[in-house]
Amino acid sequence: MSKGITKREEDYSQWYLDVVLKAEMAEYSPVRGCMVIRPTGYGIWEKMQQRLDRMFKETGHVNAYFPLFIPESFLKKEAEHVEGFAPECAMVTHGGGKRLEEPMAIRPTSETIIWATYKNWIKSYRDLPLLINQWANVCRWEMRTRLFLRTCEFLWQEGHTAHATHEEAEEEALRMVDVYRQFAEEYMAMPVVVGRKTESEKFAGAEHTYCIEAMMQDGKALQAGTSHHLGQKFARAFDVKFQDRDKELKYVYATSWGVSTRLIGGMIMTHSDDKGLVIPPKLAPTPVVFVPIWHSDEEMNMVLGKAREITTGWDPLFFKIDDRDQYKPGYKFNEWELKGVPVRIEIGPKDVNNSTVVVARRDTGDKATVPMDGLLTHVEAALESIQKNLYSAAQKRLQERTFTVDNYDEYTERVEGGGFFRVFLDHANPAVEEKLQEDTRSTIRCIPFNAPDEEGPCMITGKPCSGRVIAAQSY
RNA sequence: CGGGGCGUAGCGCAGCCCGGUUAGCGCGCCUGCUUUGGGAGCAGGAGGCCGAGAGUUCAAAUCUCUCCGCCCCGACCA
Repeated sequence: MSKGITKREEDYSQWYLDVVLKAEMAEYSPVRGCMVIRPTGYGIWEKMQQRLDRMFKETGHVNAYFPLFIPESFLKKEAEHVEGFAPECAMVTHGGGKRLEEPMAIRPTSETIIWATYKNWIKSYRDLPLLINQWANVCRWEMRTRLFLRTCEFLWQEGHTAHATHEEAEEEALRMVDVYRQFAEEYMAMPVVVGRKTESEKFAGAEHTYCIEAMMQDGKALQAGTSHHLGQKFARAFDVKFQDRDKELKYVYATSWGVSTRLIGGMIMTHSDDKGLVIPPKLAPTPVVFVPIWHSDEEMNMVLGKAREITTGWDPLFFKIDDRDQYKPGYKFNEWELKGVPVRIEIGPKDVNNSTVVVARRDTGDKATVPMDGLLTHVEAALESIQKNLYSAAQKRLQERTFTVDNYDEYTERVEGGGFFRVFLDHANPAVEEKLQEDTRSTIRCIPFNAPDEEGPCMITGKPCSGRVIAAQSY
């Protein structure tokens, strides 16, 4: 079995750490709360970026880049925003050996600097909509950190759009949360619940926040992406007006939306197992690895030669031939399983003689002997099957661990064991959420879309509510 | 910021209570030979300011004080 990986059932969070570290995804840096993302982890982020970037561009967005430093006065312009972010800002007070006249924050998010800029870009209704995305790092001074899930610095993308009307902004916010849903499902093989955040959980400065919530293997929720309708709050704070067709000067409507390297943590906790990482094929930097087997130099030349011959014409980024001489095949099998490569192809002297190879898939561990002829087609089919299989396993778990509960005592007892709970809670009342958190360390994850019309009494106050919310413990 | 733990070789640890040869062990690393279809074997070798500073002592990894860092559990968060 895998050396040194804690079993999931023994200690889920230690298992997670073991996988991240042993699969060489990331490691702790000398800097408190910050991580080093290693090539294996960064390669997955690059795949995510490539796909998301394409989806953003297909929906009309373009990329730009704004400064890392944000003058303190900018942050203070929007009241709710500053209240939400001030406590977690890192501030730069010195530069060039001198105390700065005005301290600058290292961006916790870029709304303020972007809206200070948009003010100059937007004059007329013809300038709208303005659809911009930025790939960047941000910094939030977290008390407690966990690799990928919560670190002081992390990588993300943040979309910032400006629209002429409330309706258009609303459409945009909804469009982008749906882009996230689609990305999560199709590429990460991670089913999600789409919904709206409650007042207390929404973004600091948003009118409302939409989100996708995923369920990890231990039943805890992970907020995997958010999309905010910012209304006119930032337009008013930064005085961004446009002249409309009717000659009137109007404030623009805004959205922002983001996903981060936290998704990598979500991917790990959705698919990986006690042998290590499992990467969905569509996110695998290298989907296929060949492990050649030989006894003599002669055989080595023959086997390696054959492997190279078979893969002639294949995309070089699609596969790797592990020709290292210092490790035995068994070692390599385990290593590539630990690192989550979706398909492993074993090729030895026997195979070369029979014109076959052995194809092993990471999700089920199944091995099959297949002819070299038509191998690429076989492998592509296997990858597709793995992608589907990972998704349906995750979806099955989500369904099986989503419970409908009406009684608070029952909820309190069961929520500890993980899972999503469909419950009636008066989410308009902040005291309800406070009590919920105090009693159970769980929160309302979202007010889901696509919920059946149901009416019932709030589990805590008894007040009639329409529609159930999803409550759960979360990361 | 409260509670707990840990800093000794690249990694994981022992040694510390009870001070005293040359600071050990496993993994990894280097060299050589034999191996190679599920984590190889043998032989040889390199690698340490014992987290930092101050003290006690003839003598400190070990005792005392101070500091620093990190991890884990709670309050805040993508």
